[in-house]
Amino acid sequence: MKDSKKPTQLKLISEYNPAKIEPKWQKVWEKKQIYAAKDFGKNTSGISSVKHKKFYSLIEFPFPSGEGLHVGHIRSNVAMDIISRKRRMEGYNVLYPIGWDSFGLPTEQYAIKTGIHPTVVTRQNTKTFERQLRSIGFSFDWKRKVDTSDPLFYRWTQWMFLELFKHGVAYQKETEVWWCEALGTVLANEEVIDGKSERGNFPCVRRPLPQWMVAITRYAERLYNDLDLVSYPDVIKNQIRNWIGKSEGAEIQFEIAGNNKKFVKVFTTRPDTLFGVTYVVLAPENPLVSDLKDQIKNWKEVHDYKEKTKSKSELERTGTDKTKTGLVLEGVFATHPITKEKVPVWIADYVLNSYGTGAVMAVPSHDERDAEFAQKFNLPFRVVVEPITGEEKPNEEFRQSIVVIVINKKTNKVLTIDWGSLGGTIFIGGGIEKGEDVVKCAIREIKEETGYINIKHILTSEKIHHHYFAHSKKVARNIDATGLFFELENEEKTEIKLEENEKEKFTVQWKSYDEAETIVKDPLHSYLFKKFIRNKAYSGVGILTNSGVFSGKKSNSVDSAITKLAGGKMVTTYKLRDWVFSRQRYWGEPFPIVWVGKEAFNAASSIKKSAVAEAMPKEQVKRIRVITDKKLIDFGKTVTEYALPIPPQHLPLILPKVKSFAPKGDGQSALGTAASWVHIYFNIRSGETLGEKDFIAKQKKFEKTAFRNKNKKTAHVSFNPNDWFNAMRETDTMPNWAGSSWYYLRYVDPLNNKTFADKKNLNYWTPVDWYNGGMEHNTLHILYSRFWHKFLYDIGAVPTVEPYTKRTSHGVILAEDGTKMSKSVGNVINPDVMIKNYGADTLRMYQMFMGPFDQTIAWNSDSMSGVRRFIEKVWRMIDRVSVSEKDSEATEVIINQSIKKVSEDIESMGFNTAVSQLMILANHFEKLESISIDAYIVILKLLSPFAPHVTDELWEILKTKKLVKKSNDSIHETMWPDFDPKKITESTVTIVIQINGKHRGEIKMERGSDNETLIKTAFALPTIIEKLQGLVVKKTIAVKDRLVNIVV
RNA sequence: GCCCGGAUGGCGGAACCGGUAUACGCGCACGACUUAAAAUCGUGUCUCGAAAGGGAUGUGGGUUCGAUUCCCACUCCGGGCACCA
Repeated sequence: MKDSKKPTQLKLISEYNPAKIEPKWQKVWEKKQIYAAKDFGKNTSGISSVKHKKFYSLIEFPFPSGEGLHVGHIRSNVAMDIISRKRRMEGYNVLYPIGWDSFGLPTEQYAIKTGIHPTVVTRQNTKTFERQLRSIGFSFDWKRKVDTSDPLFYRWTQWMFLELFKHGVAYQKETEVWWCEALGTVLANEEVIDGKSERGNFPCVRRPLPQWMVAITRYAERLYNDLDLVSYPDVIKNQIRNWIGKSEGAEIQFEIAGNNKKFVKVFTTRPDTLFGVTYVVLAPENPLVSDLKDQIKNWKEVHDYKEKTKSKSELERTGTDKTKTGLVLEGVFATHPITKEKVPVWIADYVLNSYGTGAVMAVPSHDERDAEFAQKFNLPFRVVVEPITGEEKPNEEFRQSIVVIVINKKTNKVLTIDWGSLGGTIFIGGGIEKGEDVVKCAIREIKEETGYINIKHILTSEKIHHHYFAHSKKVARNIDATGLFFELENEEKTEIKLEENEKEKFTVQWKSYDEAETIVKDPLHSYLFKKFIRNKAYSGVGILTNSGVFSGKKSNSVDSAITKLAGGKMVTTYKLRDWVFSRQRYWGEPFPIVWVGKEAFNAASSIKKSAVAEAMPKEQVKRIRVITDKKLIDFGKTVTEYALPIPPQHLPLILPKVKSFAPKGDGQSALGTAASWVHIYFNIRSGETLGEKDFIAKQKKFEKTAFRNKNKKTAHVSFNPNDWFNAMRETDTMPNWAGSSWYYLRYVDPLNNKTFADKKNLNYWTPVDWYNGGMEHNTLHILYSRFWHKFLYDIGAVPTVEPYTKRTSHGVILAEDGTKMSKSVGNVINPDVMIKNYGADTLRMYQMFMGPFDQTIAWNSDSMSGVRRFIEKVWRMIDRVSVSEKDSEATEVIINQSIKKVSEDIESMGFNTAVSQLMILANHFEKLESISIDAYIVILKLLSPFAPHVTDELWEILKTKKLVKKSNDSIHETMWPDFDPKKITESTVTIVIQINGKHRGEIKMERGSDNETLIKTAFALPTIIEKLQGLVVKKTIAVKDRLVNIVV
């Protein structure tokens, strides 16, 4: 480097130069294959039958974008690399693989723009990615690299789809799907946010299209319940549960009056409120609405509303306006299944057709939404649940009482009484006297407590069962309270006559509604305020009333009984919808499916045993398609087509070459433009496909041969014209989620060409022990993948119920300005630059040190220098390593503490504190004149997962200096250090002396000294004696090995 | 609206099960080395105060000998879901 005139020092090592040592070690590791995972399941020849303990650590495989890696992408990789390296040092056989999730829109859009084939783009991008990832020194087993767009990989994705198809899990459905004009494709619900595409933020509309669907909802229950089997953080489990949206309730039918064949089937989570139903509401799309067309007197309006809903659904998510709209179906009534009362039937777009049964029973008194709707349309309320407020206490005294809310309409204020310490601010309340009715009682109480006499009674509430403690009387009470709502007519008052002891205990105040709402804390009073003033429905539990035989029962105890009486059944419903599995894109896995006419389908179905028959589902899969090819005479007509499988022996079905990768524009992908690929001949027995030319050639050849062989007995025909039919290939491709749903299975046996992975390998390696990835993938990707895995489990293809034993997530790294890194803003931190300036080891460590792993955090290049300094400190330290040095107690303690802390922190992903502990250890060593070889080895080993290059270099130096014996091993092949639990604490401890909890002195004591000794020593301390002068010691608390607190 | 999570120096953050708040790093200041600078090393660095001592972990209350930690209410920030019956 620089010329130095300094006298030559006796330097044992040169300057730290990561640019030199990092590539060197990367090459050594690759050559020696020290990170190669060993398939003991399959290849037992190597190390006999030793059942090696395995560890499968997984990161989400990257999408190789054209922009290359940015530092945020590798946070997860570094973390799992550290864990993987530690596991290896603990003796595990570790599988830490990498691959490319290479199908997807950005590559395709780049291809559309440039005309370069996505395969070529992908090859270029993966090359960059691989170079970048290698330069960071990850301990990936590169030999197991997978690539979802490689036919050798997607062959198995197609195979799995065939299984989904065969088992009836994949089906066709004409669905209103999100159509994105700008992208020319259908998007999954999850890919559309507020009516805009997740990728690109383009507007999307609803449009009906026949689609491949995957019945993930069949697995909803298991996806929900099996979360108990895995170790994901509660945050993630919560999110997943939330997404699946399980709710238990009842399905109850309301017969259409005068039409005993038609029913409104509703789903409710509150069957206990059945007697409170005053109307029912259907989703506008509910088929029953059209069914009842003849009966509906205002059909035109109803039809208009239906249409409006359809167009509204395009905007509904963007609109913040959620005021309820709806329309009564005139002439239609539904019969209450128990009371036989006839209730009106409405349609409203707040009822979703896709959830539950697409219809609700409305209980305005006990449901917020129903209340809002009923208020707007003036529909009746019927109270069937009497609320319970407060908490039940033992030995309650029963009373009947009232609560009165009086408002002044002129001032918009409400009358309150402040009882001060006796019970805070409440409304007017009191006990009912013998023979008194509630209204009279209320009038009396108002007069007694406030003097007002001209008041008008407006409303009376249901009974409320309230539990409270009467502080004035020192008794627990259980009261049946009735709420009364009054308006003040004028301010005229009489004199308040109070008993002596009641005077000046309270003050009467008029408060604004908002003020009253916050200061009235009593649950009974607050409930009545919400009811009378805010018109809130009571949706809690309580005592049933007006509910026939169920009256008087606790509302949450009768769900099944009431459902049974109504002839309904208890059901579980989920928010989760089936997975839209079609994409109208080029750059995805082609479906191994052809579409044929009825004749071909029937012919195929009639064959019992054949390749095609074996891959066929029990239920036929068909679609109705509009002919969109203008060249065809039947343009615009609809045809019914049937799906036939291309059996597994013909896989992979390779993506054909096309001229342009842009979607065809009519809803078909670019594949639709490859006419000779799309329109083919299909053998309904073998599943062979032939293009027109080939087919004709084959036909001719057959005719010739048949003619020649006409007179021979051996006329064996390999070509049966009856088996060949015109067919059209599926032009949709699979979504990006398909490959990523199962890629982790391929890593265990990536080169297998007989099956997606050998059973033995699966048995040995799966499930994944630890999977770390982005928060954004915790719902969708994890859900899809778990579903896919469970399906494979059901067909006996994988040995475990769940794919991932443990899942964790890292926080996003933001740019230095605290915003998201983006190429367009130009705030992207490129790892290549960081490696050049600081070295990969520093980059890795800084990523771990910068803050809590699971937290979003902004990049700060300045802070990186601290990490670099630390590495250099450890580097230079080797000069002071000595074989003769013996560790002091303090050094021993800090070493053992560090082993413990670093080991535990890696496990809990507390990487920032692990690094900080390494720094503490290095700072300690820095103060020593010489460092024992054992101590130095410990810091190198602890550091090695974080900074693998520099530690291997230093390890090699130790070897050349003959300070360590084994000469062939990399430090990464050595054993992880253990700590001695006896040596993690020093023999003396500092005891803090406090007076009234304030730090007033310290004493050094033998560890484990008993409390008595501690106190004695503390009181003997001169400063303490001085401070305690003239004070009386009330109490002394001693905590072993920690403190003495003297209370005065 | 509902469900999670969070708030600590100038900055990123640490603190076990309630027991010395501010570890570690950045930055800053001063010093050593140097003709000088960089690098490196050392010292200091919550705040008021000369000191004794007081005050600080978003705000207000509570429990406790003792609270960043537990409880209640509130404010703000982040994430997820969102007319889910």
